[in-house]
Amino acid sequence: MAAEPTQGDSSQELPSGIAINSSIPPATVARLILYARELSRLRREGESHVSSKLLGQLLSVSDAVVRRDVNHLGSMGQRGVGYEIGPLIGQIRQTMGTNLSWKVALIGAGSLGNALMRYRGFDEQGFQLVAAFDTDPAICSRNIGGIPVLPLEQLESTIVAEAVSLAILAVPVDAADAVAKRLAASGVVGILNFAPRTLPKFPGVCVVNVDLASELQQLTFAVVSQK
Amino acid sequence: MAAEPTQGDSSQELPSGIAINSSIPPATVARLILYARELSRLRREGESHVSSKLLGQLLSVSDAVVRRDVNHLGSMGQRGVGYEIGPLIGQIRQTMGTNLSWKVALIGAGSLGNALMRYRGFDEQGFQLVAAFDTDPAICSRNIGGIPVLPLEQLESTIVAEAVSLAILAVPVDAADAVAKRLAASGVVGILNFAPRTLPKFPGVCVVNVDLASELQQLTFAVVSQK
DNA sequence: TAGATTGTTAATCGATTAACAATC
DNA sequence: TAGATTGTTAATCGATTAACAATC
Repeated sequence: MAAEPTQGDSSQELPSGIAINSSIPPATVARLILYARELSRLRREGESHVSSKLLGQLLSVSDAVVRRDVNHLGSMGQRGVGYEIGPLIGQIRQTMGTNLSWKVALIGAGSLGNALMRYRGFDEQGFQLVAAFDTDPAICSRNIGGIPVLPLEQLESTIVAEAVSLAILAVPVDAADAVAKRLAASGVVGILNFAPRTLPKFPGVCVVNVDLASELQQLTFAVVSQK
Repeated sequence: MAAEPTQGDSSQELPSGIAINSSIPPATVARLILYARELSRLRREGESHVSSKLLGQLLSVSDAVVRRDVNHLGSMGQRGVGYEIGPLIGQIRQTMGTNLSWKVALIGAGSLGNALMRYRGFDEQGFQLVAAFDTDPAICSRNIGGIPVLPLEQLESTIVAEAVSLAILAVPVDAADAVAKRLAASGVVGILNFAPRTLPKFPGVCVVNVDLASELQQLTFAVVSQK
């Protein structure tokens, strides 16, 4: 078993007495992540406070939704003033688990895998891409974007040795199930799945799907239905 | 103005008298797209019919949800028998607009853009990637995955000349707003946005966002909250 | 104090679930 | 006919909106 993400302070304890985690609605979770993104930008631009009204405008949601969402983190605002940006970001990160240091493996170093290895956004959010894996010997034992590409045979041993907890699955659709099974068996607790296919369920393993073709179809529906 | 997707029959007429489009819930739209994916697979495997129960199991939703979703397309099933796969796929595609032929431009031929150019999934769903654009002269006037990479200056003229209606935005975050504006002005009606940033709104232009770092954060939340 | 903005309530809206009559 | 499965209803659950008292 590998898995647990690590940090300076113990990962399961709650540093402050703030009401926590217990079932935040999925819609709220999705928005909180976007709030954090926008708040970081505001902070970079030198802002120290933000109101629910402004934050809502930046993301096209109502101010009431922002307040309600933020309240799931505990009471963070000051009436008449708004929210202090720094602590708010911190509280969102803690709730989302992004204050922890997650080690990530990438499976499949094809064109999509390649792009993901070079993608800076993961690093910026504190994710550590420690290794990539592929079946093609021609691309193994090379470094791409600073990340070593290893033969798929070394999947299990590397995950355990490096204490990898998350995996990005970017293999051809027909290989997805088998690889997911191996990941689950190795102790990975989360899979970001780019294969256009519903993976079987493994106990203790969360899956988030990203299907690029589906997204484009969502777009065409939005277009044809708007008129 | 470029834009309108084309097909044999006129795109706005409704070939059959089936109840149509008028406001299908977003949650249903997302699932219908996945149903179509799964149905195509079943058809490839030689199946001709499917029940709401089976389709639901394949996607981890209840049979009642499947029936309700499918009913938004009109009455497609036969009691005691189930749904005929072929017509059901056809009806979903028509409702989603994926029976039309959409021309797509890709803006940004960096690592992500590169991967998207090589990605086969778009083609398989009937999307036609006609050109990519980049500011870097070093990668322009080359073909990547069979798609010409052109200098960004030719964006507007190409969109109009080729009647491109959709765009995939894979440029650095700081360039996103400006490029989106040019896309909207050129008559593009939909943008699939990979830049981690909320784009300004342009009338008549739909946007679907894909933020890879956000997806990974969704995953960490799922992991930390499941225990 | 006066203006601004939160936290929270009650009302509305939308989506899911369970159940079952209709019917192939 | 008997078994299976749809289409649809009513009940429940969840999310959003509007409003406003609390309070900085």
